[in-house]
Amino acid sequence: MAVSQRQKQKTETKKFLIETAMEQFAKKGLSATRTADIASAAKVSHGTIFLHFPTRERLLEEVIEEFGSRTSRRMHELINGDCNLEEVLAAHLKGIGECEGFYTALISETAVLPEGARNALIMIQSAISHHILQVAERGMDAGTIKTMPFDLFFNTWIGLIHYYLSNRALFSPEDSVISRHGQRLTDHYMNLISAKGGI
Amino acid sequence: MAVSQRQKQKTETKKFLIETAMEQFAKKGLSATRTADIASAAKVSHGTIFLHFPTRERLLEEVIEEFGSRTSRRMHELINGDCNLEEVLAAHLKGIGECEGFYTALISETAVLPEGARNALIMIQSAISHHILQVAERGMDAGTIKTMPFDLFFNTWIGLIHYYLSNRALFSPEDSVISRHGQRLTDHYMNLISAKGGI
Amino acid sequence: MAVSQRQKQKTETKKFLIETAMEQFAKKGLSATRTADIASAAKVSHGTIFLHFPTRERLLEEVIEEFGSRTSRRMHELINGDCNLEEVLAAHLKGIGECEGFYTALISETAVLPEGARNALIMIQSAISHHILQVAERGMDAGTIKTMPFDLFFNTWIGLIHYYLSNRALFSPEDSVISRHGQRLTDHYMNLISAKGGI
Amino acid sequence: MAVSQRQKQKTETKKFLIETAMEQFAKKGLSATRTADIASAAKVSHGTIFLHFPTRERLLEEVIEEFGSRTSRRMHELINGDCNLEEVLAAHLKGIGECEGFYTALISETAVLPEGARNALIMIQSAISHHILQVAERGMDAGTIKTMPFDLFFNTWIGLIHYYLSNRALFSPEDSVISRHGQRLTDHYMNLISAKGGI
DNA sequence: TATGAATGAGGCTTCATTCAT
DNA sequence: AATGAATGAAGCCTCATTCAT
Repeated sequence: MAVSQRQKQKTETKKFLIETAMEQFAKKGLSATRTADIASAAKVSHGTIFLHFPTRERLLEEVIEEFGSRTSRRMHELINGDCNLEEVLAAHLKGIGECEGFYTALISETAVLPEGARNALIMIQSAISHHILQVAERGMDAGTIKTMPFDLFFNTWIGLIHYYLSNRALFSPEDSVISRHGQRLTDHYMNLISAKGGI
Repeated sequence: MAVSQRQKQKTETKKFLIETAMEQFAKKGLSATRTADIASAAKVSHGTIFLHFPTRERLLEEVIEEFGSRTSRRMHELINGDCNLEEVLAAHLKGIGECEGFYTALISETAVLPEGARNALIMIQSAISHHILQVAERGMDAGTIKTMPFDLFFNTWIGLIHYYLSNRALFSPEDSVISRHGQRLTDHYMNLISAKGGI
Repeated sequence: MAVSQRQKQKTETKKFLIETAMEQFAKKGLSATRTADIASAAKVSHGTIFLHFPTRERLLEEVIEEFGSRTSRRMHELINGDCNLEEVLAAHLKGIGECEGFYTALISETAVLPEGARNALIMIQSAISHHILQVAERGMDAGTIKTMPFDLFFNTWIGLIHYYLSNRALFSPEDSVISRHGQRLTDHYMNLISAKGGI
Repeated sequence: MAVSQRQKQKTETKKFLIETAMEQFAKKGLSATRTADIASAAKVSHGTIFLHFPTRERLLEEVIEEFGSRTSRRMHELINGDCNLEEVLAAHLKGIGECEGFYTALISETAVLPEGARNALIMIQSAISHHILQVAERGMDAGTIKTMPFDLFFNTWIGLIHYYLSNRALFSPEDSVISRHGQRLTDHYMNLISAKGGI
């Protein structure tokens, strides 16, 4: 009926705003993107933004949440039960690579983000870490990778990746960091954690 | 005489402003700290800031430069010719630890900083990496640590440290990240790069 | 419909701001009038000014342009094909007189105006000079007025008028310079350029 | 004695400041010249300015007064008892030409000047007008120039000159307006006021 | 007397948010 | 529901003037 039709329309618009916002955030950075930029990119009026999101802060949070569930879904698709560690790391990078711009903006600007946004990011990371650590545990048990505390295992990996993403201007000014360095980073990390000495 | 007295006074004030700014930046973050905040923390008028620094941007750059030379000086003091790698990493963390708050703010907000500020940070990193890599090279030659490309060696370490610093709220909400996790991070990294398998 | 209603409203506001700005400029002078003065005179918020004009400078230019087209339109209305010179000069003064305050401010402060504003004024003057010189040429051809270079003809006239306007405090502190001295100035200038000797 | 020595020194400094200020005003315009500019051009401290002049406004007035007496003195030197009108006008232009930059700045920015400064300018003009009118009167009596009210006689001339000076960017962007157009302007004005018809 | 560091009022501009239509 | 004009609280910076030395 008419009402539900409207509801649907409204939901569509909201989705579209989230999508557009994500693109703008990816392109110009989170703090540099003004609500008016998003409105004009989405070809809606400035006021419309605030019809769907009470504040800019809440809009940002919803964009991050959308990104989170998208990433999480993608991880599930890419990883199946008997993946080895290398495949999981590659899947992680692949997942990130699909929204590299936004993800980079997100981790680069975490510090200046409102708390809600920061928490949303933490949720995402912990979901990812869960996936990776599950496989890592098997590796350690099997003796193929060095034994080490799980948190350090994950944080070393994620720290390495974030460092490259955050310094894209240094490492890959032209194209995607993941497509340019992903393979090398995975190989390096596998080498580091491998139970065998040296290369 | 009078003239040098005056100049000294002015230099003192400028130093003090840099010092105060560094504290404020450390406490509230770089972008969240207003020039007026710094002025009132330093108990000078707002205009005084602009007597010593032409723009807020230039003030920020000078604070970073001061931090850089301080860090660099500290590294030199802490490291002597026959340091082993573990000692160098510890020295690095000790150096950072002395201005942990500011350093954390700096790396956490790089993305939203003006170019000059970003470049200043890059200079600092490259000075540090030089120190560390020198020792690492000896270790690889001697076969005590795994052979690997220098850039990855450094970037994995710095990425790990930055990840912990950036997520201080997660890892050490109350006190310093370095004093709480520094030793463990060094041990972990030494284990990772050690030529011997497992622990 | 709604859209055009909105646009009309916005256009109205902009017009009103230009109008108000012109009054304020006329009353207090161009450089002495702050954007905040204009806002409060127009009973809008300070920010509204910048919704309609990107900078104070651009606002000034638009006010000058509005004045220019108003003046030009008025000249056309007042002058018809077979005007004699005296009528044209009178029309010129009449046109100016209608915005005497603003015009006076404009020519009195040209030197401290941004370039765009200066250029806008030059355009106006050249349109006026065209009108006047056309008729002057006929007079010289017919031998009723002295032969002289066109530029000097116009510049002497305009210089005289501007001198009186700029020194209003001297010549007509209470009321309009044009209404008090216009006739006399026209008579004098006609006498000066008349081909016949003396009065 | 010591005291008068000091006094003399102080007077010298003051003279020098006035001289330097005049140059700066000529070069950059009156309102665009800041007290700090003058101080640094004179190689004295900023505070020194306010030791000799209570306010910027008063400094400006004294500069104008100095210019006035200099101009007046120069007029006396250039004009002797039996000058004809043409010679007097030429002398006027010559006098102006010697400080053309400052004089131009002065008349171009009169409107934005404080009252004291405006009054000082008026005094100067009236001294000059006296000189010129004296000779003009003889010409009118002798029937060599058209009869006309004295004020209009002077104001037309001065308006013409000011118009050219004020619009130097239009008429003589490179060099001095007086040296480029002075002769032509004098000739034109002589022609205008000549009792004989036409050229 | 001279210095020049310090002051602080005030200007322009930005942008998230509100509200009448 | 959508619009977009209007709001107003900050933020950065300038510069004449003061005052301790």
